Amino acid sequence: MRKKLKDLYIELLASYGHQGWWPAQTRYEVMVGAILTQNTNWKNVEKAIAKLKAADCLTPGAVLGTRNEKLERLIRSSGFYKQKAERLKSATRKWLQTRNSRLDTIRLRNEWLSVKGVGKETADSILLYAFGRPVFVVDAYTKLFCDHHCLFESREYDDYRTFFESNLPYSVPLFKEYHALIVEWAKENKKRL
DNA sequence: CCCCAGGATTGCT
DNA sequence: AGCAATCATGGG
Repeated sequence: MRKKLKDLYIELLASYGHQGWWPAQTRYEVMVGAILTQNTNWKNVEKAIAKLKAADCLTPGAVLGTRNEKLERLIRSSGFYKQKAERLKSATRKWLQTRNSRLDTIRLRNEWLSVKGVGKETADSILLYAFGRPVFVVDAYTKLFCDHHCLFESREYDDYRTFFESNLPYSVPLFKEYHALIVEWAKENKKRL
């Protein structure tokens, strides 16, 4: 199975090319994007991030110092803006506590899972793409991908995560690229699935 | 007009 | 444990 997962990765990379995730200028911007993209088209998130940046509001201090009303206005295009303004602040507080933390990955993951508004996928996206921790990010597309290739089946998020983590070389760049490629694969094939 | 997007929480059974 | 309702904008 290890070989098959790696072979599929090579095929995806050949088909779609290097995705270069996560697109952001700073690690904090990755975290912000991870919150804003929850159940939302990335295009709408880009608009919100551009507005935050234009308002000079894309740093932890600026976000925490901005009233929700204004924050909501800036991120409006990303949808669920009331919740997300609140979640942005909660996550930012955790960010300030953990951004230079030397906690092991399991403990760091639990720290993030304790934040209201941060579920497993969001936590793992932050861990992998902002902290560079070796965690495989699972989403609905990952499950479709496994099902389509008859790789693995479960309902539990962590079963899928463990499946990838234990059947691939333990490499952060690989995990980053693989998840991005699966998303790209799903978009290309969404009509046929 | 309906459906979906790089989800998470809450409440009910 | 599983499932539906809820949150909300912008595009197809």
